[in-house]
Amino acid sequence: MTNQELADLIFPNITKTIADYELEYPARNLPEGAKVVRFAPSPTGFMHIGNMMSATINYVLARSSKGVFFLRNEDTDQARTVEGAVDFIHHILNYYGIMADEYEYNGEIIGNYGPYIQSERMEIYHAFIKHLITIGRAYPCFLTSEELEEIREYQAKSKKRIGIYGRYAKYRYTSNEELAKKIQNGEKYVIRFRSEGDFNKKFVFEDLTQGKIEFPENDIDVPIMKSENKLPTYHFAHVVDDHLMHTTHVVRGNEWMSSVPLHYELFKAFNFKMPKYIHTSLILKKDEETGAIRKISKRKDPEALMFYYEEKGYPVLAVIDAVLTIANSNYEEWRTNNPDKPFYEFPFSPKKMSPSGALFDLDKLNNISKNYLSKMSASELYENYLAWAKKYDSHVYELISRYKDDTIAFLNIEREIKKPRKDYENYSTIFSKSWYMYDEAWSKDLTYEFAKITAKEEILKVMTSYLKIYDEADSQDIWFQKIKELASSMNYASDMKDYKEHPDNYKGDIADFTTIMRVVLTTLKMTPNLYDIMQILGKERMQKRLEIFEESY
RNA sequence: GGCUCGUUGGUGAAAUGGUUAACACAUUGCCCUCUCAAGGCAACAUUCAUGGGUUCAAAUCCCAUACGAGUCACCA
Repeated sequence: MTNQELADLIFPNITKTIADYELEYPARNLPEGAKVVRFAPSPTGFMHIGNMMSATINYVLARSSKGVFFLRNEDTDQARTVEGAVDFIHHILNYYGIMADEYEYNGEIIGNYGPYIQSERMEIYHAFIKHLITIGRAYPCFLTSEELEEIREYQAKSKKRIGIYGRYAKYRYTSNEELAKKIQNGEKYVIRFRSEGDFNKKFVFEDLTQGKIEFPENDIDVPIMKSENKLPTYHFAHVVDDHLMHTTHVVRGNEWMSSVPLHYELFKAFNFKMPKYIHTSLILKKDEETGAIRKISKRKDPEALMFYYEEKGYPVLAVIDAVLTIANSNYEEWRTNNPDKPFYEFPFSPKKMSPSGALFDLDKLNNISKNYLSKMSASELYENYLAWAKKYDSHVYELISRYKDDTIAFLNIEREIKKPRKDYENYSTIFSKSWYMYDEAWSKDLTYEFAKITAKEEILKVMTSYLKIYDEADSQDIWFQKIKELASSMNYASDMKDYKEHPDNYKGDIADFTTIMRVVLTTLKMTPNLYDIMQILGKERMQKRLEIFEESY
């Protein structure tokens, strides 16, 4: 029985050949140096920060080279597929502005190299597997999971390399007739690749990030098609898809590094050109309990999942910057030198990517984010804050919609200056630093953070005297001049030098005096500029807050 | 255990054989100041996991050791 006959027995309905597919997927017509890249997640979990890094790098690579970025859904593991994962991927790519040029979503295919969902490419894979069987580079294998387990145990016990290779690959030596008989009997089988590699021989592989690496050749007969659903395994689908879709650069996690010898042999078996590889380093995390360095975990680390940044309200570009800073440490320098350029113009260099994993630093993200938020205009910040609140905090949304002008005015305090305030690292922290501006947020159980002066009587005296002279029309200079005068008249030092020399002559200094006003008006001893706050509140509400103080303190 | 990679400060890191080991974040101190934020100025690795070697010269090259990571599925 010939290989061809065996192949026909296994795939009787596959009539297209590899050559047919080569014609269907012609070379892409792109300018010199254009990179064709892909983001190829499997929908078995929600997109995490590592995926995000990979997607962003792909996007940058494609944009900066005038190439193509496509999205491929690797859903060959149907048992582990998670509901909603695909939607979330599309949402995140759109949200961060790194959407692919070619993709397939909701039944619609954008691009000429699809389908972009692997489960829809079954016939293609089968044609390629059929070819491999025909040329003697693949065969059906009937090893049961019990037998596999036995082999593994034996190998482990006798300290041999684990895997189906050499004499352990029982069915690679079985005649086609016998194989055919088993198939006709309805026995379960996988298709395995027939490796011709020699573990004792080395080959040198050049990874764009990791550099030259020497590997032993692959000699394992890996499964390329599963028995149950007849779908290909990752390794096989990678070779077929990235060949037909003309991928030039594969960006993938470092965990794939050790599969390179296999992929190398697979590409060789078809005589296909291997794409270039950029194996990105892992994102690690220091475990807070044990102090150990480990791979960032979706379960333990909320910041691992991309939900986190959106819920917290980090600006999109801040997250992108943080991710690219991990990817290429010179990104930061480039960013400071090119503050207005879009991130995708950054000349990403795989070589500059650290080969070892990096700890994801939330402090750094916070810093980047604070800078972004401080550079927005008050109304721009307000719009973003509002959009965030609409989705994640209905209480805040209600308040800031109702008090739009006050909110913008508050956000504008010390903003339109050369070095604006950097109060907020994300939208979700704004309210905790501005709640006191909203009358509705003043509950019955207020905590007044008075400092030096705590006597109610004195506080009332100060406030009533002050409200008598307060004039909304005053400029900040006049406003402060008046405060100083009043303070002096009530025996608070307006001259700090004199206060330092003779502290006992005074009830307190000017700071103690303004603290009284600040705390009565906001309950807090630390707030942005008091003049601006008073301007926003207006005299009437100031009066009201004094009454609240009188009742509740 | 096999294979592969890595190890520079609290964090991300630069430096690719040659003066005091960049820079950013974080931290701390001082200054400014109505508080805070911001800003300004400082401080923070006598040393690049450890040991040996090559060299006039090593964080940089070589070897060994230790530690860490990834991988070894009909998961991707």
